[in-house]
Amino acid sequence: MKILVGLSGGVDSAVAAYLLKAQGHEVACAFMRNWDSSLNNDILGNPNLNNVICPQESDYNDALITAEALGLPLYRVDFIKEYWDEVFTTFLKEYDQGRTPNPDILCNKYIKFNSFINYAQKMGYPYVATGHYAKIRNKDNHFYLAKADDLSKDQSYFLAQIPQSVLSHIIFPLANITKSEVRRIASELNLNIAKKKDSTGICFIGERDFREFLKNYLPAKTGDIINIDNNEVLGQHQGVMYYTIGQRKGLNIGGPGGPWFVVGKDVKQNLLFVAENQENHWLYSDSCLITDVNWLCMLRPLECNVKFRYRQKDHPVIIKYITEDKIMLSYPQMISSVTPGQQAVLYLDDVCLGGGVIMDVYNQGKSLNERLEGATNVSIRKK
RNA sequence: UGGGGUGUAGCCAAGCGGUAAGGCAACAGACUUUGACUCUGUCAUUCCCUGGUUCAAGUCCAGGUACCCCAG
Repeated sequence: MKILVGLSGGVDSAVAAYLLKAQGHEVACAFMRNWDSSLNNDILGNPNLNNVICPQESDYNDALITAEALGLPLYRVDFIKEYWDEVFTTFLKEYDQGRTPNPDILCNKYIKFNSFINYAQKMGYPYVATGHYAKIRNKDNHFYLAKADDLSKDQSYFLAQIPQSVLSHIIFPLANITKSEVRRIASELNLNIAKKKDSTGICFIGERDFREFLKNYLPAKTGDIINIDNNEVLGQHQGVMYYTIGQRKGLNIGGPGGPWFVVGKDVKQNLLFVAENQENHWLYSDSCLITDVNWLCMLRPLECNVKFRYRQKDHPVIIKYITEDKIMLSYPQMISSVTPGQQAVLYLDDVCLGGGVIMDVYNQGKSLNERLEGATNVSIRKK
């Protein structure tokens, strides 16, 4: 088979490419460039501004060395404009509205498993492969997305929004092996990136002081931090969009009591609501509305498991179908910090059914905003 | 001005004559292809100041000083 492998300059995609070649496929590699710090005005909090070589280019060099070591051709393709238009614009719009988007899920949906697949087909490669830890299962010519064997690295969560139609064109060579085996293979091949640290942070942008990064695009706007239990002002925030539900760090609320966690925000009034201690009822919900559901198979169960964030354990939920792409999930056991803007991904055993955006969260029938408004109707007290 | 109380880290706060607990915050590291959570580590040679008693003082004594409360 002719396969184009997305080579990132990391170990995972390198070993993925090697495995496919070893299996006798006709393999070529492509390096995607999706972020340009200077083009995208990425200045504040950018640790690499003064570096001679930016991390994207250094990854490209690693990809070059890897491709050469494996004896594979390497293409280079830019999706900088696509990334900005389809991923980053929505990302910023969501933050601006006080929500917490998941850019990497959008990146997979629009870039890696759309633009990149189109590119591959144009180049004459009907199949693409990546170093994702996930599995494509073919049952009677129906293709399913499933969790990787290495559950501790499983990345199916990030793939829940990819078009169902592309599943039959994807190969995940790391589906059945563990991270440590990947590292072992890389060192046996003497690949220079065998010990390279796993990349974290927003894909293509990297690990950053997140608030400083956002300040490049969403200017700071200070306002009150309010204790939702008594409407007392506890401090000042730098802009509600810089914080997310369940966040503890960066609030700068010292003194008695605590720790404090973000439980909600009022974008219009520029208020950040916090509550004391992790068990606080304000953090919990018992149901949520999911929109933009992307289905990856025909299964529509009434109960399944859900992850509300990457690496979270599976939570059993009950599904109520509203429309084809809108569902209500309920979980009477209560779950903490289900965050609007993030992705809910549905699983039945290890099969990923699909996922959608958390639109709103509820507790005993009341939405988070209704609850917050009820609690803050009384006037806010200055300390 | 009289009477009472309190001054220990950025913030709360233990300590009661034997060599400065703990929490919050902050910072650093680990974990992690989002944002987070979590975990681990660091953070007062010094207790408002000055004297004194004592082998030994944050702790006792004297004076000063700052803040708080009640009187006026």
